[in-house]
Amino acid sequence: MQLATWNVNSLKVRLPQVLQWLADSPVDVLCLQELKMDQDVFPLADIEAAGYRAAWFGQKTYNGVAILVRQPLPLEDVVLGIPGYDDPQRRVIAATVNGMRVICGYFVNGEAVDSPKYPYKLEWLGKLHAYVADELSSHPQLALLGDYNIAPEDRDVYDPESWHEQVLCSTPEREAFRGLIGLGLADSFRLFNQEDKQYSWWDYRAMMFRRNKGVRIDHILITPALQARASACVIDKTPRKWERPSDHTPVVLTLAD
Amino acid sequence: MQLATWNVNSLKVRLPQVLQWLADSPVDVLCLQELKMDQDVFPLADIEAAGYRAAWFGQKTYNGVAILVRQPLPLEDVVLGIPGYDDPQRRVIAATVNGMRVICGYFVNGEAVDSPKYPYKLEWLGKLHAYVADELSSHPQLALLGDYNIAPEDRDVYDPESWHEQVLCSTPEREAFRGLIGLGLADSFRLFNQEDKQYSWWDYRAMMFRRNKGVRIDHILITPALQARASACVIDKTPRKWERPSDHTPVVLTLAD
DNA sequence: GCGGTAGCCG
DNA sequence: CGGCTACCGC
Repeated sequence: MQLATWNVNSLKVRLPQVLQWLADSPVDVLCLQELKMDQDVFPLADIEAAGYRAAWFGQKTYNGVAILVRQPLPLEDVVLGIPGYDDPQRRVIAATVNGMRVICGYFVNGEAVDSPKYPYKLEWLGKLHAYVADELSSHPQLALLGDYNIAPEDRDVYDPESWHEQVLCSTPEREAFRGLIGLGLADSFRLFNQEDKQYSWWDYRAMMFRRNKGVRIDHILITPALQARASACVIDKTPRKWERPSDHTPVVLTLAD
Repeated sequence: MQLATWNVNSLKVRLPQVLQWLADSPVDVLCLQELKMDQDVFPLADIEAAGYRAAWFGQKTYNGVAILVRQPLPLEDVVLGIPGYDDPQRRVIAATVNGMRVICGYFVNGEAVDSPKYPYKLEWLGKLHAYVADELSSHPQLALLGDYNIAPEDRDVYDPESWHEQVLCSTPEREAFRGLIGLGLADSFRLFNQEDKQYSWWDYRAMMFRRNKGVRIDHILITPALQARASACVIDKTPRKWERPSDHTPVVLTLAD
């Protein structure tokens, strides 16, 4: 079984690429971020025609997340947003697939450590932590997938010096990431790969992809029960090479069964 | 020898189509309108690589005109704009090709008869008339090609009732067109074709091209000396059928020699 | 509809 | 750089 996460930066623009990628890589669960589309224009018919069910939490212009599951897998207990957190930004969706709780998140970017958006990011990370902790109490099999907008370690960025204490790399953000690890979750990519220069996002500008100057900010965190089943986690750079790509590329986790 | 006019609605977007069309239809002179690009970004290298010389009068966003001539024909005595008329809109360019004066014009649209742009259109038509009259005194071989934004007669529009006295068809505009004819010029298309439903522009909206609901507003007017050499004038609808077309299609005049 | 513009954003 | 929001023009 395979689970994946992909920030598509507009599902309207990227739908053909999502369908192509699913045809090439028929993962069982695909979490999408930055749909940038309203709830009522989600392209459900195309996704169903490709053999997937979907649950989504849409928002025009910004944010928006979705979970796609391959037929005939069930998609149950869908929850939109973080319960009890009245956030106008639609960044979280959760669902259960064959007893596994899947949480898809588009974490706050924060812009810069001195931006008003940065304290919102830290607040949001606190709310997410509490939500995940709560979900763990009832779901030993849980995966938290998404665009975390956090590079966990210096080896996850192309130039640690220039990124030092910048947004995505600041100590409070990394502590929030470690806090999720502290709940018993593991960064599944690092279970199988200790190399540096492994990125999931490259700025569109200045040929950053061609020069492989990126950051690893898209992650799949999994509970011990899933760690026991995990056999691989890879970053698939192929879609980033296509014409008119998203600035992110998919991360794919393989589980036994 | 062949002369053509084509409103390309952005040369940046349409350059591949212009080059394709010139490869398929290697006319000797091609007048372009609505370049919508600044003087210094004109794609001269691509046009020269296709075997053409060019003179152009560029403007960003709006207007902009060019004359392309096939090598090794000379492109001489280039004049930008209407001399003595200080118009910030770049709508006219003239050049001499083998003794033939070629004037390329992107006539004012006017928007609507009750628009402030309409009196500007009539003023502009007066300035152009005087300019052409002046050029005629020294150039017995003269062609005035371009997007006239005037449908000369009711048979040149798809629904004369709905177009009655609307912009493109109003009496003052048609009188201005007749005024040019009064200088001795002939509408070369009508020298060879008396049919109706012959259009050169179709609105992008409402499938107007598929339904052939257009207007004939792109013209090639020629002096008696050129009328004597003219053997055909046709509207080439092919480029309007291509992907991402201009809303106009080329008009092509064939002259003896 | 489909060109263009500008500013906002990551 | 390439999404988005808007607007303008034909």
